[in-house]
Amino acid sequence: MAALNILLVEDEPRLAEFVKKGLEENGFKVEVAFDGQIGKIFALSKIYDLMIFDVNLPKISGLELTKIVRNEQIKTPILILTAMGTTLDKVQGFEAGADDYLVKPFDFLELIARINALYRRATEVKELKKNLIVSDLELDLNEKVARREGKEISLTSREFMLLEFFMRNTGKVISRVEIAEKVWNLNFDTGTNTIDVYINFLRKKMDSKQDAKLIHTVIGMGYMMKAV
Amino acid sequence: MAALNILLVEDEPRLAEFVKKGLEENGFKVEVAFDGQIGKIFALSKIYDLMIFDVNLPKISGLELTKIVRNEQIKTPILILTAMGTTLDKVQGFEAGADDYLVKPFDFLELIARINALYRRATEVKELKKNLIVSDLELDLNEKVARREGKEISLTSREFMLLEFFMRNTGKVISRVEIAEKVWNLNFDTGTNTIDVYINFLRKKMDSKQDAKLIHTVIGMGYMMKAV
DNA sequence: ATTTAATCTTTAAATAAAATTAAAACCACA
DNA sequence: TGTGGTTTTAATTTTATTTAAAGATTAAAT
Repeated sequence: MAALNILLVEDEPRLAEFVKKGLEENGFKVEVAFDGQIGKIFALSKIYDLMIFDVNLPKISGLELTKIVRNEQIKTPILILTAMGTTLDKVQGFEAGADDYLVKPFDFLELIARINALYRRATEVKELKKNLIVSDLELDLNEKVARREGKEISLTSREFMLLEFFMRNTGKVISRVEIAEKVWNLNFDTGTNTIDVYINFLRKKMDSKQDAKLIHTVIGMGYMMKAV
Repeated sequence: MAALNILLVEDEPRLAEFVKKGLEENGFKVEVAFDGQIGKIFALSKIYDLMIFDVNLPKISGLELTKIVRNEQIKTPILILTAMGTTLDKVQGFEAGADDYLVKPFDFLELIARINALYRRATEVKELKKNLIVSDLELDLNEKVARREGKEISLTSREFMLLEFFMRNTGKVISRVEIAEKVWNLNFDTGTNTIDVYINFLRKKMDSKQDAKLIHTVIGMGYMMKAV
């Protein structure tokens, strides 16, 4: 495939040079415009495969530029670079017609990943994940269901995450604090018993009818998944 | 392999001669037309493997010519030559139906590279287009229609892309984020429920009248295509 | 063995989130 | 300027999550 042509509109010379070099090393062809005015001329006069606009640009801002380009019915993917801390840009960028945005300072590999993502289309096939197995319990990461003795058990998303956490840590005692952090993304104690309730939900679904329990209570410490 | 037949429509005699010679040295057979009118006659009367049109041509422009050719259902790859600095106000080469473009002045080796890439792509595409089948649902990638129990279902392009993505990932739960990325090419949340609405469109067309549903909701996680 | 306090489990109701749907608004194209 | 395609809005329905409170169990002390 021919190299992708990229237009980069960025006024900060060091950043522009850094991005240009990096992209060229990855097989892209890059043209740089140093302000919005020149960026506009380039964007409207040549066909690119991708355009990258900084938000803060002399003369014409990246958002305005995006609008101008879209107004001309040019549908080339546009990636917006925003400075750290401006949360509103994301929505504005989308409304202006951007396809993706990146917050400065950004990791160069992430830029590459996003560029590739913009070109990845629906025809791609996802890879199959390998299922987790503990004794006669299987967690199907593709279909998002559990099976015990081959019998299907449907789980809510929270139950699924909790069970996945247990199965990935079989044989280890897991504290409520760890569960709160990893499954609920909470770094403080809510003072409620949500976790206990969910342990109970899981037990009802995958342990209560079985002789060999897999989730074990370790009083004062937490819980542990283990095949007897 | 027989030499590829190329139609070159270019009014500038020196450039035309230069390209013709160069291509012939690389094993291609080249016919030249010096204006859009003659180019049109050639393009519609003979089968080529590739066509190269300059944008600025007497009588009929390269973009118009592209549209004419595509209108006749001729799918031969078309490469557009544009001069540096010309503003392509509203019409974009790709929208007219071109497959690639090159900005003048161009490197001859790049022309060769693009020709090879285009031809490879064109032939690959023909081989790749095997229909997708899930249970009694068939997606015809050539005719761009779906069939359920042999009965034809017409789809809009967005519906088609969405269904294709599902069928290529049968048996896997697909999140809304993945759908947004792969089908809409959006890497951030728009805050709307467009995807849900499109799922509904698809279901109405290919699932609602059937007993055996193929698109399943996995609450809190996404959707999955699966034959019960 | 019994008591006690701490810890864990269960239940049901309240709250919140997610999914569905119809209809309206929007947009590009002919 | 109408038409079909696309996107957004908003009301409804369904489902999930959280909470609080009561009930049960456990480990240690007597």
